[in-house]
Amino acid sequence: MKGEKKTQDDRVYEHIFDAILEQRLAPGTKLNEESLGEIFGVSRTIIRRALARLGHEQVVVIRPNRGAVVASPSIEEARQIVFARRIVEKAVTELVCERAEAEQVEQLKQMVRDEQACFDRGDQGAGLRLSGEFHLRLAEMAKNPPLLSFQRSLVSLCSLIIAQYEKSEAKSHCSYDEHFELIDAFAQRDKDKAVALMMHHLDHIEHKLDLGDETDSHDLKAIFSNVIGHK
Amino acid sequence: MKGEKKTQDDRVYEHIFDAILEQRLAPGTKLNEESLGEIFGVSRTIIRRALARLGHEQVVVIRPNRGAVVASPSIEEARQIVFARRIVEKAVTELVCERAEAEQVEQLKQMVRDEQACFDRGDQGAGLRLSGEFHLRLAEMAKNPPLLSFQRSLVSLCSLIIAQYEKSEAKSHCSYDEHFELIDAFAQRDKDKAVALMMHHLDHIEHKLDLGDETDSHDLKAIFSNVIGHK
DNA sequence: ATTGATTTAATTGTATACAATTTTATAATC
DNA sequence: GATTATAAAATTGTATACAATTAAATCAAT
Repeated sequence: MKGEKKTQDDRVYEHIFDAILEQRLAPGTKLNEESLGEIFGVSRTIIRRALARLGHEQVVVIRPNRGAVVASPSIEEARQIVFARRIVEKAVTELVCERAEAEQVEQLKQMVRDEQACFDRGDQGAGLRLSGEFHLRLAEMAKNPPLLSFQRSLVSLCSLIIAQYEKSEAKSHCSYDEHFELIDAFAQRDKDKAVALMMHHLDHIEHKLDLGDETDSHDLKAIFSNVIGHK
Repeated sequence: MKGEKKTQDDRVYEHIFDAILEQRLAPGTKLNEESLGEIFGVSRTIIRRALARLGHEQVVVIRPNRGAVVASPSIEEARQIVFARRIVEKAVTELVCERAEAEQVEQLKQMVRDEQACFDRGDQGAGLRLSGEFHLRLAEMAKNPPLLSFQRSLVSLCSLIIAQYEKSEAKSHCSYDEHFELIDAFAQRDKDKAVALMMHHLDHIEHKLDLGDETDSHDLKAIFSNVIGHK
């Protein structure tokens, strides 16, 4: 849309960001600077900038002297991220109700139709990405750049959380029907209804997750708490 | 507190961040990479990383091929920033009410006493910084890293907004008394009272600003709207 | 076979060199 | 004198070289 020329590190950033939204990049994956440089045909300088940006969005964890890895939020962190997202989505939903124009509503509908088409044809990756982009588009429509920037971080982090904690039996379920309901509420400018729908939407996402117990997958004591004595 | 060793770009970042909180760096100031490199005794590589981080927090605007400048939010942007901050501060306030321990409350009181001492001795810069750090400390106490990261961005942006739009007659007024009241509400774990106080606190900050009209200082037509004919 | 120490390789951190671009200064034209 | 064109200087963008650090591989000892 905008006539801004993308810099090279933007390009790299977007590719990695998309790969995370599409769950092609699993949590914990090591992001080697030289390998990425070869893949994208640029020097480490550019890769480093892109990784630093992802690092600031907390989607990538930068460990000094030990390189970057795709974040793998703990259960505690996952709860904090979802909590933050509730706050942002509530504000965004209210703003969208106030501001949404007919043309934009139609554009949203088209996005969700595309999302539906992806899932129908079995392209889950693209479907997941469009689902995330739907929420980012809402934040754009809220016309609040700081909120949008924060939402970018939260949406990609949620994608990682889903990749890590989605219950196997919930994997087929998709969310585009709830997106359509939301759009109707926007069109009616029904703020209360839209916020309620959005909260339910996040509830559904959260309930598909296995955030039940506190077991940290690196806490050996907790993992082997079933081993009672020394026999 | 934590035993993490700071990297060089962290050091540069913090110095610039503090200078903005203390209003020693005015909105619009050009941030020349080589000059900063000489000042901090590091190469442009390090400076660039620090500027990129500030850029992601939107405190600094990075214009491709044209370098970095300290952000100078328009009135419209200022409104969006304050709006976002209300949302975050509300959530933070509620979390602090739930979580605040006696020891932390005492620590907060000490911070505000320090803030008061700065203003009393006429060190407005340090006072402003401590005022901002008070709000950052609250976000830390909320134990939600994504919210804290967002708050960092919003607090520094608000500092720039105040630097740009504070009414000259309001400059003497300080906010530490309201900080003390907030702390009392935290100690009583009175969520409703604390949120109300925080919103009033932000109201006061906002009312000290000259965000009255929409005049964009770069919109020449608006600026010279008083010139009627061609005479 | 496991553990521990030592060496080697791989990876990240930083400075610097050079290319691309923008800004400033100078000259030319009307 | 103001405006445009050209040249010089300054600044940013990117790649690369080398240093510092971490990860791995090898070997020795138990």
